[in-house]
Amino acid sequence: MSLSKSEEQLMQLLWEHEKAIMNDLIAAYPDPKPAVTTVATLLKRMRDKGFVDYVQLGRARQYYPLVDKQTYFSKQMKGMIQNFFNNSATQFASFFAKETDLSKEELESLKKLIDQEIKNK
Amino acid sequence: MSLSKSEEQLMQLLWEHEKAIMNDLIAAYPDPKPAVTTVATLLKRMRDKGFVDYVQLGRARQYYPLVDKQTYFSKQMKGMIQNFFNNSATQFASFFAKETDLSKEELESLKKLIDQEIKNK
DNA sequence: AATTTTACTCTACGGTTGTAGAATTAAATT
DNA sequence: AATTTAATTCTACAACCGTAGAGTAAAATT
Repeated sequence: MSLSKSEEQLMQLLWEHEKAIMNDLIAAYPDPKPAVTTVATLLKRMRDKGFVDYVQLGRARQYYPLVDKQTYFSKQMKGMIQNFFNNSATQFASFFAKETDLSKEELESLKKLIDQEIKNK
Repeated sequence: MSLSKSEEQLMQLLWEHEKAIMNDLIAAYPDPKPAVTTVATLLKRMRDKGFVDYVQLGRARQYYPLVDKQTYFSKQMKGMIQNFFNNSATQFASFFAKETDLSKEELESLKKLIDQEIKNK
């Protein structure tokens, strides 16, 4: 089971904060902030789905993510690559390099990075 | 407005076929194939959302995509990059190079590709 | 101690999605 | 001409989603 759009947004806040109680989360939302109950509902649903948990801290709960951003994002990517590029990461990377409007400098640094990766293999 | 998961899947078939009547689409679905009415519903909804249209061809309709794969995919990517990488394509690319398990060969060809892009700037 | 604030649960409601049967119509086949 | 097949619309229903009010309880403030 996966996260809905607004659950994903909330997950982002949790990833940024590592641990957060309701108040932190509300504070972290950009305006217009959602109602507290809305966030509470989302957290409950996310807990049901196994994406977050909490520890009771006095009156409040300190929520924390159960999956990390890397892992979650990787799965998302794999899904997209599978759907759009016939499961070929190369095909995807090619598309990415062409379509995303990276500057020359960005491309250069990306190249360096890839070199690094090649060395690590 | 955007496409749901199963609408996206159907969109893929349309992109592959360029133009397709109901029968082509059903044939293109992997098993277990959905009911014809299910596909009809999806197509109707997708038409409402402005993603496909059709021309009447005798008894049948020939459906075709109104947005191309590149464009659609680009938007998806931009969304993800924005959400997950603070809107930095470089940050994303970096992550991608590290996390996606490309082989040495794939990385090499990706590097060539980037070189090509640099030359085009 | 009384009041206010904070966090949470329960409930809810309208919208979207996945899925498909029933009914209809038109074309193709027998 | 009668029957079968294909495509579509209409209707439907359960699950999921976005959103939040009402109610409750406990902690913080006055």
